[in-house]
Amino acid sequence: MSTIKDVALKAGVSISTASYALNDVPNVHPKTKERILKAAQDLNYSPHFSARHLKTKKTGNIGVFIYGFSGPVFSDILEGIRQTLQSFKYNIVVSSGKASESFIREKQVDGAIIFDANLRTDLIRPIADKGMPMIFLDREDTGTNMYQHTIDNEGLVYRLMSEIIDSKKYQTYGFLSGPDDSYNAIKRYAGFVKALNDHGINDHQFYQGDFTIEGGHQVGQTFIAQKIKPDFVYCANDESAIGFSQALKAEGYRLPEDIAIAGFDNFFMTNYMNPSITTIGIDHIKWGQQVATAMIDILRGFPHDLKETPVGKIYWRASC
Amino acid sequence: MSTIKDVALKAGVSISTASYALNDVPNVHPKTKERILKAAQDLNYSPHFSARHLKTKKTGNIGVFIYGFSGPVFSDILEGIRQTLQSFKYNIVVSSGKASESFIREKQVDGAIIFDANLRTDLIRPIADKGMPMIFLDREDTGTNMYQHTIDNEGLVYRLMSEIIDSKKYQTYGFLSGPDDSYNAIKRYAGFVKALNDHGINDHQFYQGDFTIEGGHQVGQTFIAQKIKPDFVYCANDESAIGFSQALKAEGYRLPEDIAIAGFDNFFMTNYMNPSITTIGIDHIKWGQQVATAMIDILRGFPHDLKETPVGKIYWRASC
DNA sequence: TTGTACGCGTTATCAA
DNA sequence: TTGATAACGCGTACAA
Repeated sequence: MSTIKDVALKAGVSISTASYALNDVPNVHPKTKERILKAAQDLNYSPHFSARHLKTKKTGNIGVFIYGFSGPVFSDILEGIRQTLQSFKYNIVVSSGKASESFIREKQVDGAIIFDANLRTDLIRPIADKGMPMIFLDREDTGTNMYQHTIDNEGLVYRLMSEIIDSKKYQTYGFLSGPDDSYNAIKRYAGFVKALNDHGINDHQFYQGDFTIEGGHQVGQTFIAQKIKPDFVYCANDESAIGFSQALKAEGYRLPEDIAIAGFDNFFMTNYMNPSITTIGIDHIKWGQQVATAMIDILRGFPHDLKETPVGKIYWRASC
Repeated sequence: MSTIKDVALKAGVSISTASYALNDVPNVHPKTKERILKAAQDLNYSPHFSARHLKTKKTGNIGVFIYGFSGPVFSDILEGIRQTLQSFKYNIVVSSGKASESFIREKQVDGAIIFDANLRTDLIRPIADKGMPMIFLDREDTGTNMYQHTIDNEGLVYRLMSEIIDSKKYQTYGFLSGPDDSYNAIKRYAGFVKALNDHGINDHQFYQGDFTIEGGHQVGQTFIAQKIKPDFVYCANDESAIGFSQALKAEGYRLPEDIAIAGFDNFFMTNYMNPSITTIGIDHIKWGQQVATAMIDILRGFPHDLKETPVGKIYWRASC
């Protein structure tokens, strides 16, 4: 591959002059600059990332580290992040699993956006201390260069449950959770419990799911065998709700007459299901854009309080 | 951040000895090595990616470049790639949009897996020529260090359509396509047309979709107004099929009695729809694993013919 | 077994 | 306006 040396040679100038021209430093004679750019073009020159990084300490990359590539939520958040980063000439790097820690430790990214409970705060804190800004979407840990940008899980579920309870349509309540180390699952459960308590309901059922359709389906199947069957079950995400409802329907239960449900995410399929499923929607693309904007502000040294988070909305549908 | 220099200093050895120890070069006294590793540990040392890359010409990263983060297909392929790369100590880098070309041009990755028609072959060919292996999942371009690993779109659709036609249940046929520059859409259409021709059917309707639910929905709505309505429409992917069928059902059409359909991808929702949708399934996780394995073999200089591609399967359901 | 010295490709400092 | 040179952090040939 051609280097700046080749470009300089071909243009008949020194390496430093070539560098000036290529980086738009103003003190280069237009004629010279033109010659250099032409040479670069001819040689199909691109600066070597690592060499530049070694010198400038800047990568132009922002990493997004997630716990898995599946799910409608991540796709939209990623798309929002991508759009904003691209408009500011930053590159988006998405990774998952063990690779994520490498990227952070080896400083292949200027900043990290983290939505992966497996990426433990204590392991990456030293890197944040040394100057890499990190925005967490899934926890509230604080520290130098550590920021949070979370949605109001608790408040939104509280609002939905309060309206449900006020409607007095149901007697007993259940909660179908996600993985027990999931920030979203924990917060949504907190909102659920608080709503029940505030309305004088002291009892509820708890079901362990895993945020997947299959997991919801399994819970639905064991649900049938249990003696206490709530007539309203709040599912901590839509995929669980879909699996859960399918299992019940397969056993002849009618929704919402026998059992009513609601979910979280406004996954588009909730609108197409029968019955359509009541859910809480966040504009994930916008969330991604906000997070990316915050990261860019931080990297440029602008103040950013990260207070502006996406507003959620309840979508009342046929399932309750 | 601490460098190898700090480690050497702390351990009381020279930089090179520290480097030997950290890279498991055998000629270091065990006692010395121990001291060095301890120092590295204490200082929370990690080698600087770019410095190492500059020297070794290896990044340990493999890039996957896709045209968007949405869709069930990509998530599974990515997960498969991730699993395999991780087990071979490679890092997965996923990117999209303009950033993708940067990663390739600046050589931030050792190899590229490409599923993005926007990433034009002629722009990246020079980098392949210079030694970066590229595996295309969405085209058949050839050249130095360029490989293909595609699924049998054409053959699978041909098989499905042949069985449909042989069943003699339908009189007229339509094809709901994806974006017209999509490799998958083109190949699937070719299989569709060939099956019709081989069975003496010379006429069919063509509808332009975009592989999204919304796109399928729109086609469904305009479909209603047209005078020629095929009684079987093959949809080039499941998301189109879902949108299309929802639009028809909303207008009172019965599936499959009035209009029968089938799709491609075995997107899990096809099984939950009413009616459930006949489709063609590829094991996308396995596909990802095979692609990643091929890439690793290529990078290690092992022969790999990339002939082993995932086998597809037809899932006959209620929609036709 | 350990240390010295060099170069990877780039940018930045300084002098011309 | 341009050029020589040092430095970024690392790995390694070679010398000791």
